[in-house]
Amino acid sequence: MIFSPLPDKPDHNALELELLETWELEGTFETLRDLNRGGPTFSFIDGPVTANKTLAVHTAWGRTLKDVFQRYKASQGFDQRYQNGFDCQGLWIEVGVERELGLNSKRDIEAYGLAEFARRCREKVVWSATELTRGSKRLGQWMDWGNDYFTFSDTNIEYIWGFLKLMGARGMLYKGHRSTEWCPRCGTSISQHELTQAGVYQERSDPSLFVRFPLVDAPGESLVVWTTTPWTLPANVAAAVKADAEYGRRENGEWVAVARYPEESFARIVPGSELVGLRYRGPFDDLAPASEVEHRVIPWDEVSLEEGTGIVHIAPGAGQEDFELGQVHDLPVLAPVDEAGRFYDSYGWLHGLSTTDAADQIVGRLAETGFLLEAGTYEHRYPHCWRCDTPLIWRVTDDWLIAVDELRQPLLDANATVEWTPAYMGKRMDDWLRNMGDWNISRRRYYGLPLPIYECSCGHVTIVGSKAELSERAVSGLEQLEELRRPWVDEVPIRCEACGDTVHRILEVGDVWLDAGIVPFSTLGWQSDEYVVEGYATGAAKGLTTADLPDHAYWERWFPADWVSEMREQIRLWFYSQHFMSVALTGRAPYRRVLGYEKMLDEHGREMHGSWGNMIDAQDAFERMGADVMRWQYCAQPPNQNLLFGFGPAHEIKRKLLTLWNSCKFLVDYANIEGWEPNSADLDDGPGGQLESLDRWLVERTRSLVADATAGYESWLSVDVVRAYEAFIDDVSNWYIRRSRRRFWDGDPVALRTLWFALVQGLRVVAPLMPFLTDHLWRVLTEPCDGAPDSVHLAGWPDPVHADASLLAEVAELRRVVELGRQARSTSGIKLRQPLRALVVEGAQLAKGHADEIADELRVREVSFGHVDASELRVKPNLPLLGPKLGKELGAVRAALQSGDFEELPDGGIRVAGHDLVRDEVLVEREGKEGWAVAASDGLTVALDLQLDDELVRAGRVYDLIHTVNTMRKEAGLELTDRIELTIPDADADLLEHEEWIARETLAVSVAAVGGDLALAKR
RNA sequence: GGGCGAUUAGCUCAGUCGGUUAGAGCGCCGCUCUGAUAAGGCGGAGGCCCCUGGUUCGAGUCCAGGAUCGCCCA
Repeated sequence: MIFSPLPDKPDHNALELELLETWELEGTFETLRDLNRGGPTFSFIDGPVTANKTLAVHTAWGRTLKDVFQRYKASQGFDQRYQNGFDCQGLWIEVGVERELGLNSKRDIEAYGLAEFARRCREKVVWSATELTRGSKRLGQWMDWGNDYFTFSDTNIEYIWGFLKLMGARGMLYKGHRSTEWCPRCGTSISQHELTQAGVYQERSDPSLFVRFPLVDAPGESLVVWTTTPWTLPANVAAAVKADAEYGRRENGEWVAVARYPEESFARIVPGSELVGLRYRGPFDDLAPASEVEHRVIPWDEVSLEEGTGIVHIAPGAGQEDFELGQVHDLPVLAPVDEAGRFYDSYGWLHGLSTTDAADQIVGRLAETGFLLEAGTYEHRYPHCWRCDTPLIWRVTDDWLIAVDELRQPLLDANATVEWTPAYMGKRMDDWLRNMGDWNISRRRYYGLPLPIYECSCGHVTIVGSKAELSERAVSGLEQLEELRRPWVDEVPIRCEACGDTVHRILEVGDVWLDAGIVPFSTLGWQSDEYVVEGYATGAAKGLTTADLPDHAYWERWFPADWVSEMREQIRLWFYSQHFMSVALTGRAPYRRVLGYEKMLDEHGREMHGSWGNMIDAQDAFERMGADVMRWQYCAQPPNQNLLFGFGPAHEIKRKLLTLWNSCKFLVDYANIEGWEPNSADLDDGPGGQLESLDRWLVERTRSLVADATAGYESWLSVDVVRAYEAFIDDVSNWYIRRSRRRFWDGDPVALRTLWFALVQGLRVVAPLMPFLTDHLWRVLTEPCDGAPDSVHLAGWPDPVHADASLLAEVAELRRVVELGRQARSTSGIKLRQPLRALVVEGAQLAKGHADEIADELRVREVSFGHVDASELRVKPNLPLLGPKLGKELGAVRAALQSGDFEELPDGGIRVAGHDLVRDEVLVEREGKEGWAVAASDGLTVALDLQLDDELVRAGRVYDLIHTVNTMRKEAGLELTDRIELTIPDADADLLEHEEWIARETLAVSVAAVGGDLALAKR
């Protein structure tokens, strides 16, 4: 045995697990990195994955793409960083832990104890990091595991502190008093970024109320407003109208916009501007806060005439636009609810009620007091907390923000330098950059980046830029500072640099996207004076990683990233935050190229949901489809469309991969029979020996695969590589092998050598996509070679050799002839085992050298190229030539050709509608010949002579006999190499004329017609 | 309301520089091969290439307008 035999089909899960051990044992990845060290750099930065879960099939998609392109670049000798990152702070983690601990409010967490809570959160991160690492390794992702960056390290936090200090120094960091989306359960504001995440906007049914506001100076008249948030009514201070819209008073005194009720008649109609300034009674003036407010009508251009009444209830303390409008008109702000979304004590009977609980009571009360006109329900899309799904409310609070206007143009300019795939994602980024408001960076939570802001009662704000600076300014508490984290960091007050008083840190923590955005600086050692081994493993990250803090020279070498890749959602999240921070710090984009990709759905196109039972568990997928098949599915997906992932598509892929497997098995089986040995030098030089034209074709076909695949990788489109490879394997199997079977049966070393070259070269090309199967097959196919690399992943990228296009074109035409020939045969009703006398081909110049192959494929004795002399002639114009030449006259020529109104010239040209067209300018097809089967397409015609004679009929019977015997061999369970003694019926004695042929095809040592039935005996 | 995509066979999708009879895979029906065999090959049914205009000798492809769906923003 030269090669280890392959089983009938691959067991993906088993061979993958085995290879993982082999790679570990042989140190394959380390060897690869050593090989590339010092080579040209390809800088990749991994976007941190939130460490609160196990590996999901969604995450595996992104990880696959990252791995694919890193492996591709590695095969070309690029030196790379393989640092994986974990996102370790923020609401995702905090809220998960809060639930697991059975806590359900901020008060609960404080009662539980912040220090203990922080430790539980860290435990969660450690657990998840372990799980994600395990899953990613199983997926085949090659990263520098154990050397990961964790965003909760003190080092990462310090880099953000430095950034914030700089923002402060540039006057871009400020405390804003504004209305923001607020999650009453989490007790914190939610930023504009967070609102863009999937699932935030959900369909929801809310009360729909029409409420009357009685006018003070016009007894019996009232304004009618519409709202879907009853809880905001106690905070009402104004009603807005559109100044240039018409408003009408109904007979009963109710004012509404005329455009909203076109079919009604009104007692009086006035422009909105006439209503402005009118005073009205609010619906809850009996409650203390509202009683002191003078409610007035104000103008507002944005009043909608699409819904409601055209008069808008304004509560600056409970709505964003309301607040801004309030600033313009100097309206009082009534803030009705506290952090937890419960009414303050000053709201009397409402006090302590949540906004949802209050709704019913408010409706009831309005009905009693006569303010309510109509109550119903309303379906709309409403924002929810991205982490806990609670409907958001608006509160007016103090938040810390980074101003964006000054950077807006530089951000756009920097984005223009980035190459986005797909390109429209870059436009999305531009769109976002143009519209983005100031960045709200503060969250009133616990487990997150501590904002280094110290706001003194004297009014001075200090922003601490590093741990060292904190130590320097600290008044006390340094001894208990375990990590730069709540609660410990809160116990380190500093001295105010302005007044000398002791000042505490504000209690807010930072937006989690600060953590991720700083990564291109914190992990690469920006402005770091020295290279500190394991210098990144600080604070909470201590003991979890061996990551270094490099020096500034290192940063210069690796920044900006050549390439990053994440899902589309990250445009407004990680891509944005790192872009912002990078432009702020360096004026440059942090990456040169981005590959984004869309969403994953189930195989029927539905969202995957645990509760719908269509979620696919990654471990289950590894076992049932295998990592390679998952990866193939990911890579076959154009990134601009949603991926429909599932076991159905996986089954299809397995079948395609089976063709590859079978082709390799075919080679192995026949090479072993023959004792043929491969030579790894063929990979560089191409197969040597006396190549037949089919062999030369396969060599060129392989070269064109390498070219196509390279182009696919270079444009970041793994789907192009997948398509190129699938077509290649189909060609190898269904053309080369099928056409060459006999040569393999005969043990032709040239055929073996050529097929080996094609298969092994092909493995190198898709090894980045499918690292397990390719390496398994590589090892089987190169095991007998001296000097071949142990692993396909150490074999590098094939040298590009320009493929001979003319040979490829010849074979393409040959295959068209064969296809038409098969069509002709199939319409003739004569089965393929019956040989025919002749085939005439017209219109296929390129295939001329391949007459033998055509004859063999179609089982005809003679193939000739020339005129098909048929009863019907169809001539079509060669449009690319005649269009420009004839212009408008083409129409007449076409019509004449169509109706048969033309004349064939002796030289093959056509005279039609006053034009003499030469041969190349027309496509000639013929059909309908007596005794022949004719097929035509695209100017190519084949004609099959259907006449049989004795000799042909006898040959057909031999084919039948051989077929029958081989079926019997199989049924008898004989091996490919077993010899037989064959007995044929007397009636077939005349076939003994072909005894040698029959014997050869059935591996018979003797053929006899001695009476009786067809029989065979094993020798 | 604004922006970005999409719309091609029952389903999932290709479709190059504008070119002749618009393709593939899956599914369905029939045939075939039988040394890859729970595979392979051939054929068939199945199409208002979303609609309406325009440019052009010629439009699934380019342009304009519209419809529907998706995503994002307001």
